[in-house]
Amino acid sequence: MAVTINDIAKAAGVSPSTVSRVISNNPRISSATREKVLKIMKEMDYHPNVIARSLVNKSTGIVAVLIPSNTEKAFQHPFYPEILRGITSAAYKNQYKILISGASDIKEEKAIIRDFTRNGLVEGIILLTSRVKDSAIAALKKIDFPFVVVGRPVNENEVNWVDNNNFDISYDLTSYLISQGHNKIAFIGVSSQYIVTLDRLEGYKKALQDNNIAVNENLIVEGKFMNDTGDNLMQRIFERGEKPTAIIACDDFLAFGAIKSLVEKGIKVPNDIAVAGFNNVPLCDYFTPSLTSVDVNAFDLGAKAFEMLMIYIKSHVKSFNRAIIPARLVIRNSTLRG
Amino acid sequence: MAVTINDIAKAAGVSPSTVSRVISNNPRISSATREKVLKIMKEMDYHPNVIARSLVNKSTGIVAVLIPSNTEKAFQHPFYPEILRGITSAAYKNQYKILISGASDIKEEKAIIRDFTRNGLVEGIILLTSRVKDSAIAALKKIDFPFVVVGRPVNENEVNWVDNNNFDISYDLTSYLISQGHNKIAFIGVSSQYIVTLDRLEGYKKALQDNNIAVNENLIVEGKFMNDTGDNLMQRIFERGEKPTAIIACDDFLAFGAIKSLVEKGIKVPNDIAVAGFNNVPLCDYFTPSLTSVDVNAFDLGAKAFEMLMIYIKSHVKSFNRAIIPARLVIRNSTLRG
DNA sequence: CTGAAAGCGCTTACAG
DNA sequence: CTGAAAGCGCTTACAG
Repeated sequence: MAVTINDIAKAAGVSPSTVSRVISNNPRISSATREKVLKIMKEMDYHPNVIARSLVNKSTGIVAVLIPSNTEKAFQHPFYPEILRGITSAAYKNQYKILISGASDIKEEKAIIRDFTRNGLVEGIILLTSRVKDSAIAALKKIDFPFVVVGRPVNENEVNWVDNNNFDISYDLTSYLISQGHNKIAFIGVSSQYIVTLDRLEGYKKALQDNNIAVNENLIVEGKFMNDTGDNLMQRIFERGEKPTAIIACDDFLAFGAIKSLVEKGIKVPNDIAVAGFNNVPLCDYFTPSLTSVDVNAFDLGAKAFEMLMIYIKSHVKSFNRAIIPARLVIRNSTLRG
Repeated sequence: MAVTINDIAKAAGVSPSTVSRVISNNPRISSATREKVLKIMKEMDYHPNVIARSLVNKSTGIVAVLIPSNTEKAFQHPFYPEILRGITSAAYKNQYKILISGASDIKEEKAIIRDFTRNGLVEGIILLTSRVKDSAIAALKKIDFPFVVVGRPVNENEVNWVDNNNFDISYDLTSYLISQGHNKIAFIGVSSQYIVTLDRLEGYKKALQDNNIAVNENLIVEGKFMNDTGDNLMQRIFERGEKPTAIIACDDFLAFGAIKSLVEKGIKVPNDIAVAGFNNVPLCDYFTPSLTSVDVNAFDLGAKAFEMLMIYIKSHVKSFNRAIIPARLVIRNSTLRG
């Protein structure tokens, strides 16, 4: 079918070894034969078969991205595609290919990991989120397979990971709201399953304490992070009889939902209650009012995760690395009193 | 390193051929040896090397998804991840793997296609969108490489593709608005580059004609589809001195932007102007007012594209297929007068 | 500077 | 029912 190295060798009157050396730019080939072979390769439109090459090299140039089962439904959130885009972009620069795979439940996830780590196709894995009890991380660690996690895991010192400093960015956002005169600030969307929300909660609490504001547990509402609805969570605060002047939502979509529920109650945002979110999805600009949020640089999160995985794969020194991607507070109308 | 078929053969006291036959469930193996080999495989945690297998089979079980350069920026739109999810889901069921690759410009796109179609790694390609003059489609057709396009291409009879019937769904949406008493309906977000928007425009025009409403070109606004902003496009209508009573936007985000610009002008949606979009992104529910839209079933679009590619790869009868995925009008507050 | 040979880990006619 | 052999398309010591 396709033209092989042997076809080229025959056509050029040299051995396959020589053709192979031309392809790999081996310096010991005379420029005369090099030119000749190159010319024939072009004429015959030769492209090396990467499968054959991989078999002898034991390196395939393929890395897998695993979209964990809990994330699968949330994948419509712009955060994930943006990470993915960062990963593919970095992979392209490194001549690597990205295999993606979404698991619809834990069982499927386990099967996929078994497959990827044993079948010789994949050199490393990027996990798109980390959970509190993460069986994927555990499995990968156990067999010592190269992997990087996006999102700080619980066992942060035994894993390669990339994340923002969620404590700090939440601290900064909260401090900003305090500086605007708020002292009854609600925090919605904490989930014990997601470390990111717990970190943000801690940053929020610390900022309150540093400003001598007592933490009021009634103002803190649990929620399924990206799966729950903001109006739902707001409802719970009102049921507790609390009247916050500002709301921090662990995700922009939660914030959108919260605003909607406030508006329906005739409460004005930001004049009655200020609202801020995290992740800075594109819609923050379009929403009315435009939403104050924190840009987490998801693209960089993904690109860095890939680079870190490359280092892990190529280096012979075993180490556990982390990278903190800077975030940026984006102030918009939802927290700006007129 | 990893345990191979030869290790198993040695440990089981049989030939590699026999082990291979056990793996492939060849019926001519005695159940005694089958059990013995299976047991050893389990004990030694053997997993076949898919690279070696691919080399002899000439089939890798890998399909590539190409995110075209124009789409790369728009990839944050929930539409694309949802298609991707449909693709990976169908791929998983068929024991296939998905390679993704985003091109940042046409040059990169060409390089990627050259690579994918020649390197022996990929059995087929899914294109995530079709453009009016699509060099990717042209290249793939030229070398007769298996591919499927999501989105009806111009040369629709020479290509395998999956899409909604955008003419019909736009016709239906327009007819619905007319039935609500509207006769000055604007249509925003047409782009000559995107067939989908042209189809929707035609459906809109036909619905007007069938209801004896003259098409007013001043009510039709070009826009870069998902890249432009809805407020921008609305502005142009007002500059033309038009006062529509309803607006159809070619995409929900355009609709969100349009609503925002209307609200800022003190115009009430839906009471002064009704607004509807396409694609039914999750935010349609959260937005105020909730947005009437058309659910295009992106997941099914993706899953069907994969299935079609499978048929193309496996069948020996050459044919050009199309699949129309049904869409569903979702009526919400933005078109419901109180 | 170049070639013959062995080998990467499988599969599959061909024998028996 | 099972095995020896050839081969998939490459790469890379080993010779020369």
